[in-house]
Amino acid sequence: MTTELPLADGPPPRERADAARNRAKVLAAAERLFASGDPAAVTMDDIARAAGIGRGTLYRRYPDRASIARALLDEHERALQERLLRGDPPLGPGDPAAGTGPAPAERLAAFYAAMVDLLETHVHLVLGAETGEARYRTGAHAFWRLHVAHLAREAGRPDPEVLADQLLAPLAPELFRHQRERGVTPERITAGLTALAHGALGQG
Amino acid sequence: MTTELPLADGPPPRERADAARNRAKVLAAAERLFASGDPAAVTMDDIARAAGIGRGTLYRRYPDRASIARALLDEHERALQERLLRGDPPLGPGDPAAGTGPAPAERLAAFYAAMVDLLETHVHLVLGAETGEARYRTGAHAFWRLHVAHLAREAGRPDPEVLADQLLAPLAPELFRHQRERGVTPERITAGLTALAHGALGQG
DNA sequence: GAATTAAGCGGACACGGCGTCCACTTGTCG
DNA sequence: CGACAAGTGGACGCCGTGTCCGCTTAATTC
Repeated sequence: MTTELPLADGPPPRERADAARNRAKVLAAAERLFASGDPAAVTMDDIARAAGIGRGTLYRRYPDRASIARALLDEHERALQERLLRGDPPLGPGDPAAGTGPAPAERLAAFYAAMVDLLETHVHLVLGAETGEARYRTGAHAFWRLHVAHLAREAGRPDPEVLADQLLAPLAPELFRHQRERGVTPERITAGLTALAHGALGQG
Repeated sequence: MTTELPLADGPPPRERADAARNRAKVLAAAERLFASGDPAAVTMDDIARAAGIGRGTLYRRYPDRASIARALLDEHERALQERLLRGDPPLGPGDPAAGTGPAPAERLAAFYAAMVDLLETHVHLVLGAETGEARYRTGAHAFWRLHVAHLAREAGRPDPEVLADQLLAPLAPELFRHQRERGVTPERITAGLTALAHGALGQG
């Protein structure tokens, strides 16, 4: 076997103009398709046709539908992660030195509210990305779990990791979509989750 | 249009012997296939071949994989439903006249424990049946939701229906399977759910 | 601005699962 | 034993997936 890693990898090879153009077309078309109708029913053919490119070209960059949805979703999720780490209380941790941060239950409730906002705007993308068990293997989910487990530990709960998984479950995109379709408003969902947050992590 | 419902439907037409034999073969083969490996990966072809019958025969009785899994799962779910309605406390309601039934939080915890038992034995069937959003449209789920909403109402919680959906979410079969694969024991899962039950419906 | 090169492109192809259809077989009943 | 309906099973068409390979075109060099 010949080792192929001398002299580092050099500068990242620039993306060609036509490739960039096609990438943009794909993302725009996919966003549109996911938003209208059942995201799980969108096929790679659909996206290629809507973007006006060939199947081969589409597969060159994106191996499957989920990777396209993730590309569209990533920036939104990153923004929320940033606010969790460094944003204002009660979403963020508050002043670390003063020791006067918000209670864990408050922070969990704020996180719930932010996630409901995100779902309300982008459920179709979350459903277009990993669904079912695969969802638990994404980087984003690992982050949410870490965050909630941290809050549970702060609240003195035993086995924070297991509790974190269970507290994240009500945010499943399939449940959210089902509730919204049954006419439940985001406000009622958030209210229920707020109660849950205080019940689970409050000093009850 | 000719109305076709005079004189009731008469006696239910007996099932032919060969049909009954094939049904049994199908159920046995499906049970085996679901148990070994990924239930979602089992195809109708697989089942027909394992049962030693033709595709057409299989489709005659079962329109899809989910209906087969449900046929296998139904009796177990019915048994639990029966215990919820008329079993001993804390799973059942206790003596209705005496007014000394178990607290809602206790009953929810008992329900959680029973569901974990059921999942531990039959996750593969639940995953073989409806998964994702379709799960929320099953009769079984409607029953669980009714039960939990009833408990939430007894506990004086606002918007019991919404809270019920959220309290059922941690029982999602995909989550259960994922936790078990990560090495989490049923005991830890039940413990976390018990804490959740008391937090959400206890007199916090 | 022509020549060179490799990245990008896209249609054709094979594969596999789904669901249906229909000619044949077999159990059941008179 | 004969008639008939219920049951059977394999072949067929459809659709989505993912790959492969000859052609096109953007970028680079002189």
